[in-house]
Amino acid sequence: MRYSQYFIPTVKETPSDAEVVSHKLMLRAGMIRKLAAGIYNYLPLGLRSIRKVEQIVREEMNRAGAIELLMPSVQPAELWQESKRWEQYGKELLRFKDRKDAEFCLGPTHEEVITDLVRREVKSYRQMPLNLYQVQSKFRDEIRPRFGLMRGREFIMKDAYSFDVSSEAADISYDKMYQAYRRIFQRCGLRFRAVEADTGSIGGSSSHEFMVLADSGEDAIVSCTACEYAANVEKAEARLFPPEHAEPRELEKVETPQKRSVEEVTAFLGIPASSLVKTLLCVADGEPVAALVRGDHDLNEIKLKHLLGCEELEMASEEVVERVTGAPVGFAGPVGLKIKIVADLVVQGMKNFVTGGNARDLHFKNVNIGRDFTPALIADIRNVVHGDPCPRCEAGHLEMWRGIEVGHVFKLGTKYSESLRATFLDADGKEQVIFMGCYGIGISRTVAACIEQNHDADGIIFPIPIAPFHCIISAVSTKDAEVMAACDELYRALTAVGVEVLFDDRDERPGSKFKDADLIGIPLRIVVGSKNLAEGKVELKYRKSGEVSLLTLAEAVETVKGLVVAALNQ
RNA sequence: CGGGGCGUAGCGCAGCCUGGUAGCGCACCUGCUUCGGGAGCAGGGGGUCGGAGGUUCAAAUCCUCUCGCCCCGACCA
Repeated sequence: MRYSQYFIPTVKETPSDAEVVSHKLMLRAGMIRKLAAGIYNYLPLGLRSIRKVEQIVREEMNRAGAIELLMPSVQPAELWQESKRWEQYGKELLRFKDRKDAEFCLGPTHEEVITDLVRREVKSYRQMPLNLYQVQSKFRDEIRPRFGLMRGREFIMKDAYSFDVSSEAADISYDKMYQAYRRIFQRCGLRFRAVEADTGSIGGSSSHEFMVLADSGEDAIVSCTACEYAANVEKAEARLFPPEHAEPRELEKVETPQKRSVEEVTAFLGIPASSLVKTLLCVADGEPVAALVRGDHDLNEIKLKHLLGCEELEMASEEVVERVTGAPVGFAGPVGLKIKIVADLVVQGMKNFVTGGNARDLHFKNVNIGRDFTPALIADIRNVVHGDPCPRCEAGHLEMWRGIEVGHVFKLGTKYSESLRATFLDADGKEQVIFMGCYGIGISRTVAACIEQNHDADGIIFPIPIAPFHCIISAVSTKDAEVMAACDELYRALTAVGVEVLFDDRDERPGSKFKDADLIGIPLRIVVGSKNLAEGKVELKYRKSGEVSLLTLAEAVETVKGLVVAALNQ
């Protein structure tokens, strides 16, 4: 492709409404343009990267036995009413009516449609296992779209759905997808982790998220230094700490004027945060609950929600706190509380700790479980922290990472097949409910995540497998006929061996070309200038390392070909 | 939805407080020079100042309403 004939509108200045690196760089590199909040045009360069990811996804899905189809983005309300999600999904589901006043929505996901299709067509155990997938635009009317393609309202997603005759068979389908996903992100050239995850509103029994590692990631994840354990912090299990051995001392009241936060109280009393127990008041389905965690730990609301089995869990308002504790916010404690108390596992092992005193400017010292209060439940309700012992092995501890969720696999069980009555006849002629799994990959988000992970001050640094072009040829002077002839030759030779080449034949100054090449992140660059060409040489520069080598034309072609082939076959 | 901010040329911004000829940089067009890390000089085109209403002799500027966008929060396969 000749740059002068192509469409890559790069910009020098960063548009003011971009916050994160991938958004800024995709705008600057001319990959995307915003059409409306959270809705983007994919320009040629951006589309090429998206197509690369799609292609890898298709190949691996097909290899794993999944079959591609395409479902509509507009879906009738009836299906969503049948699965009860018309009510549950909330405003994120964009709804509208057609001319006959019939209700529709833009599909944020396709469980309903696929289940409807399958329940009509799959009647026998002989038709399974079946795994159907599509690559489609999804629409979710996010409360606050942000970060460009990272969290748009419209985005491209690959979603797959597996149908099996039993839970065991569904596990096999799940495992195939899990392995396919590992290969997909490996082939994309991304550093990632597959982590155990909470299933959220999709439901189902278990799930893994695929996280691209990047400091700017919205999710916190942990992995073990010794074994394979890795999990989203939302889900990561904490192991029991060895209990403290200390004689309980006498309960003591202590004045703590104006000292509300953990920092203030511990500084005032001269104790570490780990000697204090925070009492967090929540409201679970309308009922107030006190959650106790060590002063330097954070409550994990998802764990608490699962433990209590409630639908809604929120932090209590000031009024509720005052009503329940009789004190302003900042002085809540378990001693004398009349509501349900849930203590974290770590708190169970603590002795002689500090808590709020349920009165203004008052705390207790030497509080002990059992003597001073009795929790209704003791369970793991905190977020794990860096350095925690691994819950699965003896040797390791947990490391923290930031990650961007690009893929998610779920075992759905029979949640949708039951509500939509997707059944089949087994070998004995008995009616059974189909076991399902669903598997998503945010295609457009993967490109953005890739950029979050791979960039520098000059721009994007694409890994070869998802770069819009593998190689860029920069002609230093377009007026020099020999230079242009050498470029043409390189272009032909590289294209002939399957390398995707962008030939920068623009009549621009070299500096501008180099800046653009760096910005759009083409991994390999061949610079053809008259000085080196007089020696029969061209320059090959690696975008990632900045390394430069002088090569003959033939050597350059061989080297680039070798690098590209190696990267695509990894 | 709560809090904050911004809408002025394609992009980035100044002008607004204190009303009186709409500006700067980049980009774009023409010419000359230049040509290995976003060139220089000269000339040029382009703006209903987000929209509506009001105050005023006069509104980008003051007031009211409205729309859009961004940030923080709650929310989130």
